[in-house]
Amino acid sequence: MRFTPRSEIPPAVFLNDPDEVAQLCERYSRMDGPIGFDTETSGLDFDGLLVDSYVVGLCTHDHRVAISTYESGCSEILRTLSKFLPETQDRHCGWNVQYDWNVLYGYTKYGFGWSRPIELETCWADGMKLFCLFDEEGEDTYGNRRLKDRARHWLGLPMNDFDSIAQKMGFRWAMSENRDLAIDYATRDAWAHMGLCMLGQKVTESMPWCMACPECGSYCYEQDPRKKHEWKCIHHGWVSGGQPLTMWDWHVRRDIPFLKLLQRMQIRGTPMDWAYLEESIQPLEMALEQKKREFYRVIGDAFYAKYGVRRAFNINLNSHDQLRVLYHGTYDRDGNPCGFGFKQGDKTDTGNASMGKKSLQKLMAVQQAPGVLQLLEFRKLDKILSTYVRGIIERRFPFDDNLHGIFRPWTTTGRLLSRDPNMQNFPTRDVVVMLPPAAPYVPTIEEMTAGNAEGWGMSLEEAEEELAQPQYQEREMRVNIRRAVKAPKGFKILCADYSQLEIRLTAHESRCEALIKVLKDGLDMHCYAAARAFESALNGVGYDEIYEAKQWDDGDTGPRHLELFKLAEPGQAERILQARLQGLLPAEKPRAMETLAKVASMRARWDGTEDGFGEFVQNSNPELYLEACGLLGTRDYELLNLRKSAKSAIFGIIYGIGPTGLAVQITEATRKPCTVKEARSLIESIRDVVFPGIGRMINRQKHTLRTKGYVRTGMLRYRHPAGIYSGDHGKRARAERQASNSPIQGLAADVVMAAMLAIEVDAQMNAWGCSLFSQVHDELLVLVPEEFADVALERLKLLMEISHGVDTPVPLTATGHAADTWDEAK
DNA sequence: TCAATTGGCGCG
DNA sequence: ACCGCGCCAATTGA
Repeated sequence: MRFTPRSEIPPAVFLNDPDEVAQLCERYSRMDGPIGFDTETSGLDFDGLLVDSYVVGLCTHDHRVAISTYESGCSEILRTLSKFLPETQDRHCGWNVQYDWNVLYGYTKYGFGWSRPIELETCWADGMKLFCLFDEEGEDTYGNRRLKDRARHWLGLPMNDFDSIAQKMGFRWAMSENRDLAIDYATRDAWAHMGLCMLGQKVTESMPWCMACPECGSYCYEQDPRKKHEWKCIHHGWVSGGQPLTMWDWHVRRDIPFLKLLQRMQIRGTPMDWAYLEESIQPLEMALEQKKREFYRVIGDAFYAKYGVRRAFNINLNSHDQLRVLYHGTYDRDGNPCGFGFKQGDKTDTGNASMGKKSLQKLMAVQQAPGVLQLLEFRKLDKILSTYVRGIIERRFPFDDNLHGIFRPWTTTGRLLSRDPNMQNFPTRDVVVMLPPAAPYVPTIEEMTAGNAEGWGMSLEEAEEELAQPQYQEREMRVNIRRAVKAPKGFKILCADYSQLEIRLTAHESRCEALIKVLKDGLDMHCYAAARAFESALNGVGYDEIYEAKQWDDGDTGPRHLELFKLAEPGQAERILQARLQGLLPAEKPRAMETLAKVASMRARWDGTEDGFGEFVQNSNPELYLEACGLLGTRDYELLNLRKSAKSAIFGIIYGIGPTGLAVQITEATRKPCTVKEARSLIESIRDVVFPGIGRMINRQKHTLRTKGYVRTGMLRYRHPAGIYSGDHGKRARAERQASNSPIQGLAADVVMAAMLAIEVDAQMNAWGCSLFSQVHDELLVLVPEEFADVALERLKLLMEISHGVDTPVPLTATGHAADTWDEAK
């Protein structure tokens, strides 16, 4: 029996009788062919892992059924399903099956009562993922809504709108009051899944992928352009006669196992130190309050200085609108001054004055806008508190206390996305929280030494000694969200990442000889590019000198740094800074003064040891550090800037940056103005002269896009950017940038995916009890019993390096650490 | 009251 | 007018 997409949809039946369900399952088991598979649930907690109740929707080519699992007799029905579903799993046609697998696996109140009866391992196809392989990129690429659109578009199938009813009125209500509609909905989805998966199979079977080596079966990704039947096997060289594979094979062999792996990661969850998060709430709140008060004070004073009027400000620091009025507004309707009336600088997309970090800093530097430092501090702390502390705490999973974020494989480039919460954007750096002194009141020296009724009557020495007590000092606390990702007792976290993955894959993709040589020789490519691109201006200074200078920017504490810091006698940095103060704009002075104070206090606190120095460097920003070492304005500092420029250019080129964008970028990175002309020539020089292969690669990808309508990664996965034939020049240019970038980003994603699959099935890793629980694009996180931490780390890195199966001209190397927290393991 | 939009910012 | 993402708070519009 053949399913045709436009065939008549059969009527739907509802079953809640155990015997009838058993009979039906019997019948479905006996026949063969795809089974449409779906679940409808009462709630959407934790991506289906925690629902009250659910209904299973199934269909075959001539039958649709909704099976109730929460009414009387549901335990028996569930027992039937827990046998039937695994038996037939390799016939299931799903749509985002991770969700349905979670529903069946997860905690459900009815039936077995908060238990986990069914675990499915695989399915025949997942339409959502399958369509990503070939369907056009729409406005709304993700989400369930696309099922409706695609069913209508590809199958001509009318879809109803039970979703919104169920969501508004509750699933149980909808099932009881609107049962016919509900049944039709649940089974219609299953029907659409089946139709779309079968259609997707047809389409993807006609998309060539790679060849399986006739000798060893490994995937060969490289085809001889002249002799089309010959493919390059990483083990056997040029071979022919192997089995040609299609994107359908990719889906079956790679995507389906990967979906299961992602679901495993989801149900394992990320182990968290909840106490750490809880404990950081109050300090963050206090610091926020403090920053807000400082902001009000600073703008209040400035307002008074400008208008001679005191005004109480009660601005919401999160409101762009109110900030816009404050900085750019002049007089309100009643003729009262309401803002500073600064001239507008950058604009947002909609033409409003930008209140972003960059624009505010510009406003501060050029027009002496007050309160910017306080506002930016406030934003930083607020981000941490609201997104990462509160946002994560509220997703604590009640059953195992882990964090069960969602991983989905749906991005246009093949990368994963992570949400609820997004665990791929946890801040990497510490955030410093300054807390007010513990003492409720800090007296001034004058008060302490005054002899009158209000004074303390102390001598100057006594007063100073008293003020030096810890309770009068501002306290500094560091918060790092990655510290909250913590292995439970007896376990360690392994964190391993690829070094320069995208760069190395650029070398692979472009076959650029210069780039390959740089990476093979272990040179620093940014230094190399700087040396070559600025050759004529460097007067014989070359790679080595720039590399020497780079050491200053490393953040690691080489002996040279220590020596220089020792040599720079106390006060040297301070003197240099003082001298610099003369030449600064008034608005830049507060920052410089702040730096000065920090250097002084750092030096005062430095205990003279190497460890202490390391801490000093770590806790400083690079610029502060350079200032402390008296390095600003030296030749090394200039070389450092050249390297920074080259680095910006290299990343920019990979992203398809334009001269204007790069000029801005370099100006920011080096804090020295870069003209558009300079930026343009730098781009051309690096792209076409220093690494000419990169320029050729970009042109090749653009050409492929224009002629074929898609580009492919090194593992031969496809991407179809939207807008390639658009009349809008901007849209077309965007598609071209995507085309030159996604083969790289996509191949990186493919490599990591291959490594993850290898790690998941690796007998040794499993024997040691390792479990992969998170991924951040080029970084993998594994939980391991501590006695195996060291061996497992080595194995993990090895698997990452060898299991991708791509014949790269430079090895893909991994580095990593084992520790109790993610922060330490990074 | 709720969904959608906007602006800003975290990550690789 | 720099690739790929997700989340938060405020605001807006129905």
